[in-house]
Amino acid sequence: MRLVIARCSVDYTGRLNAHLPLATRVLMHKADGSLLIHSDGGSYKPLNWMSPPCRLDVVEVSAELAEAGVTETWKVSHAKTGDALTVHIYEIVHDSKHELGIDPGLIKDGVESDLQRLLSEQVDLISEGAKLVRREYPTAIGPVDLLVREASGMPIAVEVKRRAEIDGVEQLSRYLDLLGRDPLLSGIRGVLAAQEIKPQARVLAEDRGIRVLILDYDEMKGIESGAPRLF
Amino acid sequence: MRLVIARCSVDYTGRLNAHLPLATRVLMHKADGSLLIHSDGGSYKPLNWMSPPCRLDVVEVSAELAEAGVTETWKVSHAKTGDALTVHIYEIVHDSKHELGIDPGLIKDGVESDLQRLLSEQVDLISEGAKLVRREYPTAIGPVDLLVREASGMPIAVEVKRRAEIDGVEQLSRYLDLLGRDPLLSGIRGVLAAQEIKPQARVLAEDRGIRVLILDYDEMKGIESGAPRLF
DNA sequence: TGGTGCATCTCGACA
DNA sequence: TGTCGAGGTGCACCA
Repeated sequence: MRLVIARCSVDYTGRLNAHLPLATRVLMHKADGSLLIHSDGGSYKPLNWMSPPCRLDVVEVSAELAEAGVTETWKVSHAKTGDALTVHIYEIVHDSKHELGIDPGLIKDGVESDLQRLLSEQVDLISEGAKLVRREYPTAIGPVDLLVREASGMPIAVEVKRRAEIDGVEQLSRYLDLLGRDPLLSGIRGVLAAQEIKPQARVLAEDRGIRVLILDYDEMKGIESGAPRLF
Repeated sequence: MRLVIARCSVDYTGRLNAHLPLATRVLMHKADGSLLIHSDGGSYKPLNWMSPPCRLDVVEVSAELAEAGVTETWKVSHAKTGDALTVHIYEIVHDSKHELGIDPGLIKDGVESDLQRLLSEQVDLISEGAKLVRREYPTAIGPVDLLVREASGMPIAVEVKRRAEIDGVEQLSRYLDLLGRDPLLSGIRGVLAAQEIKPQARVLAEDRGIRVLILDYDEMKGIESGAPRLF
């Protein structure tokens, strides 16, 4: 990992052509050859970048550019696609190298698929005595997260979200509309299950007769592990 | 812009929960308060991050964590959504601050819309004596980039791409299929216009009777400016 | 290895 | 301001 702060201009050519005028930026050159060019704002997307596999070469500065003040020119190229990034450096403000090693990587937890799996194993949370028909129940507009039947036999479509917002309600409404036309599922009702629900989404759901179920992920995980959580 | 290289562990809670085990990483703290956590590989997406608007607070290290070797704890929180990033720092390897100023930003050039506009002004490139019917000609599955009529009156649908690939051919095929049913456009033919075309796309296009037109963006821009390019 | 769909998507255009 | 669609999307999952 090499970190450089430099006054530079950048040109990209590939799927499109793009240019960054002269300014001071961060150049992050990673061990895999990739290069990220960041400014002091914006979100995580760099102003410009080259993804691996690629290679960085320091090329000779043309007389004309040297005249204009360029001290170094980097060329980062992607062998396969032919995409190329050219960085003209006018001044290096900072330059450091660091050994980072291989990262153990991100552990994601509590994503929708986890919640869905846990809830499919604990359908009693939806309705006492309910039975799972299936996960990812297919419809013409995509699969419904869970289809279950209450003890009474009434079908329920369940939409699972980490955080339920308006679009989750809309999504479930479309499923219910479609599934309700199936004679085997007539009278189907909806449950929106989520760890959190935005107030607007709750209002809309209730207005449409959709029940809201708040899930306690930690508790559900505790049940999964076969014992109540002790801490 | 503050750049820190540190051995750290990170926890994110928000739309989901995520954890990064102890390892050496780059912490990029931008002037707008945002924080990016990068490893020495992968593409431009950080392992973890917090987007602005947010604030970074250095909070007290609990006795337990201090015991475990934590020297500093950062809490980056998004006021509105409640998302939070907690960084436990065990060792700082590098720490530097830099004034970058406001970036002039990226200038994109040669994107599809530019090509489309230029070609709509130079329809002779498609067929000598052709006339533009309209740009973004609407159909049920979306607008066709250009609809023109040859000198003979025969209609032509044009799909413009910076770099034409298989899906561009498929897209144009669907338009042709649909437009051909309109009696006013019967016999319509297709032209795929692009700066570059992948060999597979060329083969598929020609197999379907779609003509391929290679565009010289610089030349087209030269014509636009009213004079041939001198350099 | 290519195809598909999701994302803590990001980002710009437009109503 | 919210919504919609594209992206040099990245990324995981799956055939």
